[in-house]
Amino acid sequence: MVIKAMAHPTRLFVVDKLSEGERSVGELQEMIGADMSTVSKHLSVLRTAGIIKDDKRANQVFYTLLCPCVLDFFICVESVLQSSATVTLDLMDPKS
Amino acid sequence: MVIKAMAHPTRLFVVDKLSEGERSVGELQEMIGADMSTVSKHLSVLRTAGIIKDDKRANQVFYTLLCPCVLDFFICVESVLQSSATVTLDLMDPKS
DNA sequence: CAGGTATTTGGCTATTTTGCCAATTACACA
DNA sequence: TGTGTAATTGGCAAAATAGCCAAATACCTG
Repeated sequence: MVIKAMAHPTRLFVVDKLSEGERSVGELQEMIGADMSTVSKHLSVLRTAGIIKDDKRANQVFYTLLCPCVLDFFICVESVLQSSATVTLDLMDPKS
Repeated sequence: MVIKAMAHPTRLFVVDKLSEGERSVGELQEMIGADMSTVSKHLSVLRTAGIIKDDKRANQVFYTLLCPCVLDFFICVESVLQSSATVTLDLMDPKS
């Protein structure tokens, strides 16, 4: 399930990073700060969901975002957040 | 977290249903087939995330989708699935 | 082939999420 | 006010998820 695969802060971070270009597991691990095995497992979830793909070169593995579409996805999520913020505001409005 | 709120089959189903128009908890419960309390808790997750809103009328509670934007969201997810399907196809292609 | 670096996998515990039941709340209407 | 229907909440057990360590694998390089 694509949505479920994205439903974790670390994986969301990875997708965001990969939208800038490919990264090795080591690079991602350094940015995330978790254990390498943990990062690897998150990457595996995204890979299985078909969101990213791996490319083994030399003794490293580079990951790339498969569909730039997920960027629209983020824009969409942003707007969901904005509309809910608006709703919250309305709820706090004494006039409503 | 909006994405996490959607990351469950039942909640995805609810969002999809509500995109057709408002529904009472009872109607949703009947379609889903789970315990009323289970459905109510899923609705609560979506409501807290700001994705849906409740409207109490008479002795029923009706839910509506707050932002039609989630429809774009689904279109996006669809295309993610399609691109991964394409990738799978490529992988199976003896020429590649 | 041996050693070294990069990554994945297995196994385990801790945490989170889910779903049911029972109890409670909310509301209409007799 | 009392009863019935609709929905939410509390509580608990089962299932899924996350993260760490250790072990295995992959692959380059001497």
